[in-house]
Amino acid sequence: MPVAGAGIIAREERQTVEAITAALAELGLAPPRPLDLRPIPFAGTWGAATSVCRALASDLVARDLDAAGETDGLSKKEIKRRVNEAVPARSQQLAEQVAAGILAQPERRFAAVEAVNGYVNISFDANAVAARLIGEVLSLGAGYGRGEARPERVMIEHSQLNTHKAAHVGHLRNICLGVALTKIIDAAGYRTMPVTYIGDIGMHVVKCLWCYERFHPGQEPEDPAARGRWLGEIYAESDRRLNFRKDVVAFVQLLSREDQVFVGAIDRLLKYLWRKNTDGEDIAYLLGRVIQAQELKPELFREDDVLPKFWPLLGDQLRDEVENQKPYVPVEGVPDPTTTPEERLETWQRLAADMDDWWYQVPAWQDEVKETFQRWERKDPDFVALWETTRRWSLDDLGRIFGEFGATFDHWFFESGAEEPGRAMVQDLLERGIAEISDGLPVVKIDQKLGLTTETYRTLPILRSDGTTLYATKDLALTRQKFDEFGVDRALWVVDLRQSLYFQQIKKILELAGYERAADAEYVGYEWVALPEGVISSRKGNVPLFADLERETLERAHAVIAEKNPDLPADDKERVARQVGLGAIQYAMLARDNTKVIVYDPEEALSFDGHAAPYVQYAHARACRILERAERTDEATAATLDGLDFGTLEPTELALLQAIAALPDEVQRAAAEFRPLVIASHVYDLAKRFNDFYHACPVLQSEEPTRTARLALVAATRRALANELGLLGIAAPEEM
RNA sequence: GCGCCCGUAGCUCAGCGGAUAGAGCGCUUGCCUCCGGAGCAAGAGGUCGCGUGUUCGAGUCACGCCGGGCGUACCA
Repeated sequence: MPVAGAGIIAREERQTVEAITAALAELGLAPPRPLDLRPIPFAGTWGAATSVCRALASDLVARDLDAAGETDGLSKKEIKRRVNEAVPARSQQLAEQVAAGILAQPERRFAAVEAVNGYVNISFDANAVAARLIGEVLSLGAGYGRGEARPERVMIEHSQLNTHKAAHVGHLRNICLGVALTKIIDAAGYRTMPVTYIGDIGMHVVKCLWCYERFHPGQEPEDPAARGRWLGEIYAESDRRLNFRKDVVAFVQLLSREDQVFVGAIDRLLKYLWRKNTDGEDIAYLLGRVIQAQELKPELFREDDVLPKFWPLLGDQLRDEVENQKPYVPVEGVPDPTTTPEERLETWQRLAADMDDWWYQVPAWQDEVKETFQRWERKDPDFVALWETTRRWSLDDLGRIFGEFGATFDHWFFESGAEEPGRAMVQDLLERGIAEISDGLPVVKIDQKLGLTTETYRTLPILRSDGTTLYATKDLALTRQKFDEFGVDRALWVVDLRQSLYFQQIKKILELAGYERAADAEYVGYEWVALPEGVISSRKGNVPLFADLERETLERAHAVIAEKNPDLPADDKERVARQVGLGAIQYAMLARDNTKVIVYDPEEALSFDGHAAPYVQYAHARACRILERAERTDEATAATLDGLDFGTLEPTELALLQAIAALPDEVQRAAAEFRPLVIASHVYDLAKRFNDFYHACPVLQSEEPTRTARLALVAATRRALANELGLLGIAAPEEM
């Protein structure tokens, strides 16, 4: 509960606090807590209200009852009931006394002082405050909303993307969040240091390069800009190949769970297989498991080709189910199926295409990947060279994506650079007895070291048993480096919420090792992005890639602009389409609280109506157009501010002014809570109020001096909208 | 088992212990000779998951349930 805000109305609020405090003192009272102030919640008012009389009234009532001896012998509950009965009237009475006291103060500084519902409502001189507010907005310009400079340096680690792998919508949330947080924390007055941490080594790289060497040796897209994305496709292919057996088994498992027709047809399948002379024991095992929806263990098959042989038969069955569909009947206690017969047939077909080839090769491929991993581990020169080349391809692509969202970094950390310091750190932890070897690998038993008896931080492995590094190995070293080498005061991790335990573990281990600065590392978690149909998973093959999303959104933005503003020159159309399209994506990622799962609905994201960035951008463009038509620059407007006269302010004007005035406080709150949502909500509210205003109040057609006053308000609004969109990393087009 | 997150309108979500809980989408009905209709106005739609506390006051804080999601020693 801020007593005085950070913006222009802070002065009004200070005066209000002083007046109330003085009036209370006259009555021999003091507020029990710091005086609470909030805007008067009625349309058509501009001022501050306090509920202090309600809090005081309950004390007074209780005291009076007690003094009058009326509480003797009553139960606690009954006393409370009596107090509650009397509080409303008493607080209103008190509020009236306070209001009268303020009005009696020699210097009458307020437009109105009223007692309503036990609140004291103090109205500002709206015309005067409006002129001061608009003056401040216009003179500060892009700096309106910024807080006072603070010496503290905050490092913000975000956008931890991988090379050799495509970015998807989940990464997008991280980028948008990181960019917005950096800008917001900067605007709050801190010195920011945005950094990223790129996963340029690890199993995904090995798999990608294995697949590249094995199936696409020497290949390379013509267009250099497409190489990074192409590499991502190679990785996806490696994943499909290496997981082929797992995918097949998972699919059969899924059928046994939710395809009742299939399970019911087992008998037929059994006869068929028997006629084909397939090994009886495997069949018995397979069918037995399927019919009871139990876990399949392919390694228990005596013959390796049971599933390939089984496959055509399975296809016949699935085709039959599609052709002769029966209406779905829910069964008590059986979960509804997550797939339709068509989808099941489609999956079967996709797997069938490679069954006879891939099924038999998977074990050999897996061995090859292990060999490839060894080449990385012993720094095989050819392999390292290939890694360096392809890494560059990916980094170029990442640079393009970062550029698109305005992500800039003061430093890039790489996993490849953190391995050695990490190993040294593990060695040190082992020598000091903080880490120990357990089951053949170095771990830190955190709870035990902290003397905790309830499991809290558990145990964290910090190096693999074969000596290769884990994420933890590297993060331990990296976190120290942030403070020791970069000298920051605080370090933020912007990372998926699912890793919250992990980051607590890292902090605790560093604290155990005596690095007190670990306490200044903070974790900003965010929930993941899901699709309307459910979880995003590479297994289900439903991962919406950033590249696809971007293309679809930009196409849609082009179409909308062509329809809404056909006269725009082609270059502007192109630019505005990018601003609107990317803005819509960014807003969708930011207008949800960090801890909430974003259900990403492509349909909704592509509609630019309603609660979305284009609505705000449109309000900005409208404001620009009004000012343009009035031929009024900000400088010209600033010259009109002396004696600015709105006459009697309309409710929509007051509402708009209040939203503009609130911006600096909103920035502080968003920064303190690490929540860009605060800004996203506020800027939408601001745009909405602007819409209300210009529909209710003519600007260009109104009479002087109202016309000049309203133009000044439009200028301030435009500035506030642009600044807030800027804090979110979203462009503010002047026309669209 | 233990821990973290979520539960507010049909759906997706806001809501800083305070006055009559708000948006968007969808639905119904109006509004372009009028600063750009990516807009505006009006209507319908709520046991704020349940319970017990704390408080003058609880959607908001605490505790306990219920429901869903995610973690929980060699993934990142």
